[in-house]
Amino acid sequence: MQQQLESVHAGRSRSAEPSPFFRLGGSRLMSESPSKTVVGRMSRYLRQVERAMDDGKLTISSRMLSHLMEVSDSQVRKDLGHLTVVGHAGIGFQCSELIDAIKVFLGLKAQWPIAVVGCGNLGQALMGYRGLRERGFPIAAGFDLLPDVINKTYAGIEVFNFAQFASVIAQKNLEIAALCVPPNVGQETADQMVAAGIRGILNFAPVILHVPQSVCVVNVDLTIEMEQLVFAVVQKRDCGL
Amino acid sequence: MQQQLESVHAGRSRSAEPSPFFRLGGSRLMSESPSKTVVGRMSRYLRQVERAMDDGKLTISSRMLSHLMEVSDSQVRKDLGHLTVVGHAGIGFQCSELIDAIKVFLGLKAQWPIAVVGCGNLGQALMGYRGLRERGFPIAAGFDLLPDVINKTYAGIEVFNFAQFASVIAQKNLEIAALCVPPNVGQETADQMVAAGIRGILNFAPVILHVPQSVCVVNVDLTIEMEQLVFAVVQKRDCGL
DNA sequence: ACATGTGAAAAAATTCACAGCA
DNA sequence: TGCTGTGAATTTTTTCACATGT
Repeated sequence: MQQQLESVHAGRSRSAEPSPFFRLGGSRLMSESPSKTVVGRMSRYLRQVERAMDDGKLTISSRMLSHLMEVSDSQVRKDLGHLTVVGHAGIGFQCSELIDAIKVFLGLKAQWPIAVVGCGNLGQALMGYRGLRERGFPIAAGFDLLPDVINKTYAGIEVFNFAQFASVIAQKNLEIAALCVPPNVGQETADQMVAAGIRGILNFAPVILHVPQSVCVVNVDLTIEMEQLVFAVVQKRDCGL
Repeated sequence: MQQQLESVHAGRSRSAEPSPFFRLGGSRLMSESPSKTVVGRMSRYLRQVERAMDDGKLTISSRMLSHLMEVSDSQVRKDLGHLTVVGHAGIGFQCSELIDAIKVFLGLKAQWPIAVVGCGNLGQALMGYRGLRERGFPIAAGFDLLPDVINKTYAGIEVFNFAQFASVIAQKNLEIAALCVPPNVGQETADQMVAAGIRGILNFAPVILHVPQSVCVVNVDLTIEMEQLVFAVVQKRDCGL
């Protein structure tokens, strides 16, 4: 829901400059790079299309997708415009093609094995969660500092000493990791992970991580989600619902 | 990450109307109701201000907050304009006042005990997660259908037969719940929860729930977050970083 | 000097509306 | 008729710029 970003602020902007003279004729693909909101919806489209396909559908239209989710049909078409598929007028999109294109878009044609750093409650729950493996994110290794979890296995996943982090991820070729350590050691742990070559961190520790530009962070914080929920509940109550 | 919403669209806007002559009168509070993005940032401000206070700071400025997070200082000021506090020119905001105002805004002055429905891997992890209790969301009860978990306790939390859901939440006065059941029974379980009077659902099941307008849903899906991360990683790699 | 609060400008995201195709 | 793809309009969100206050 947020990421490392530069902080440049170097005066970009200016320019009423209408940009290049010729915007080109019927540009095939949508030039502008997709925003985070688009990427977020893309994942959800993927699930819906997969589900539709499981239900036996061979094609799906933007209208159908918009009914399955909370977006307008024109939004769906705009979003899918970032993909390499084309829809068929009067028909819609071929489910299989669409799934494939979204996977390509998101970078999901390959498996992304992950490391779990911190094997307490949450780390263990992640290791036991089938959903990750099923969607192409098998957990390849756990790491911890406590002797009583090191060398154990959870759901068949081995827990290594965090001291071996660099060598294990190099050997297993891991690029992304879930950070599940207590907040007070979040930053320093992240630093070590980055030094070891990790490229992406799913951060469950309730701290804002500072990482180099080359590393991506996605934060997951349950208590924030809970607070969003509470706000929505209270607001509805206030509206008399 | 999404919610039931109205569809009103009652035409506000219009008005190139340069508005009244005298803008003065310094309207105290910001009229328009806060959008979801604002609410999301509010939770994060809360954490930062709490942290600053723990670090001994008595006041905090929009500039300081903007450095701690990924927002501009004017954004911070606009956001905090939704609150009932006023900042002090030249100084900033009183941390304690600000924390209080954000809590009022978000509805966090009271505790929000929650029910956990589905006590498998994830449900158990939630019950064992201290962070929720610490932020005012103690887990008051678990529910499941399987005899081998019913009547057990996890981290001191009792697991009831889901058949008793309505009576237990009425007795314990629970309004919100975390839904941690397998996707195939997600909707039907939600239906029963709604019928029992639940007002908000933190949905961990990877399905889109259909609920009445009066009920709020916030979805949490780890695999979607993972996909966002992968996209970001691939994109950075493509940019040569 | 440092900050807030806020109109007005700019940018981004979303929706509209319709041409064009099967 | 049913649907895509896309400019243009609209709405929402963010940033700018500055008057005001301490």
